[in-house]
Amino acid sequence: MADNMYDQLSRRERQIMDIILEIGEATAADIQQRLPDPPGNSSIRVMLRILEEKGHLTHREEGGRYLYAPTVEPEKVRRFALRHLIKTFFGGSVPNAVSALLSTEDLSKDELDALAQLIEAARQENQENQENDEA
Amino acid sequence: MADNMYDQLSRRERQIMDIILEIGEATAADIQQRLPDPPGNSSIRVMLRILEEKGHLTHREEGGRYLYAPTVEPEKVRRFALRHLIKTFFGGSVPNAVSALLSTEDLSKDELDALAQLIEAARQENQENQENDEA
DNA sequence: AGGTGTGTGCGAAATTTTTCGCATATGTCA
DNA sequence: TGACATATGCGAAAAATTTCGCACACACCT
Repeated sequence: MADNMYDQLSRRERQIMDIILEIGEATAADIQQRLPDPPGNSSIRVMLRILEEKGHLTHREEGGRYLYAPTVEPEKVRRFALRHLIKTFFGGSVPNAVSALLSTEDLSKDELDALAQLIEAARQENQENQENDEA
Repeated sequence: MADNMYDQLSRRERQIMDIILEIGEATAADIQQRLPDPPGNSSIRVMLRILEEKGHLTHREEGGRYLYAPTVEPEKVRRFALRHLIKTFFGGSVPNAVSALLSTEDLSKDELDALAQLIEAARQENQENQENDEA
């Protein structure tokens, strides 16, 4: 099990964090709109306050309403999420995961090109490290 | 929000499903061992029974103990999980996700080679589809 | 300024989740 | 077979999550 903060979140909290992570910043109303089986607006605000108390969100005020944003660096959350996913669903194998990715999502030519480049770059770097290790 | 079944699970349920998904089949004891802040064994069995009632798990008996396994095709769960992750954390961009993957995980040369091949294969296929579309 | 719509916070209630103890069954081994 | 360790299911309690209604503040528009 990862020590991912997501592990500590309740169902609703997680759903809400997902939404905020996805759109970056959100009001209670935004969230209500996107939540499955949305509860009353009041309930959502409570959740938001709780998440803020727990340290996962901050808010700023704008025109009298609260805009909530994640406090954790998205970077970090992403890494955790990726690692957890790969571990849990793909036996820890990155190639397996990528393989599933490729067969599930319909990628455009441009996207495929981008991927090819990424891999190429990683190979370069890999090689350099190799050499350093030997030295 | 995805209509991923994971959305419906409570915190503990999710943790337990994660473990079972990861190791394929598990007894209450197995799970207890891997759960963070593990509760009593009895509690876990209740959870397992609940998850079974909800249709997410099945069990078979072996030597008097229950081995639980997921009912959903791992295939399907994986796809959902991947899609959800990419949507939530990477703005829906596969290349972004792969990029994070490459910079996070330390991949071996073999793995990189495997990835390169995967991409190449996908490009081939992409091209063929392209031609079909034009025809 | 007055009225309206949309916020917010608080406190309490309803529901769900999570946990456990206990009685009982089953497999193991001397 | 008898003792023991380990399972299971049930029922109920404890803890948490989740929801809501209400009173009040603020921006906006006429």
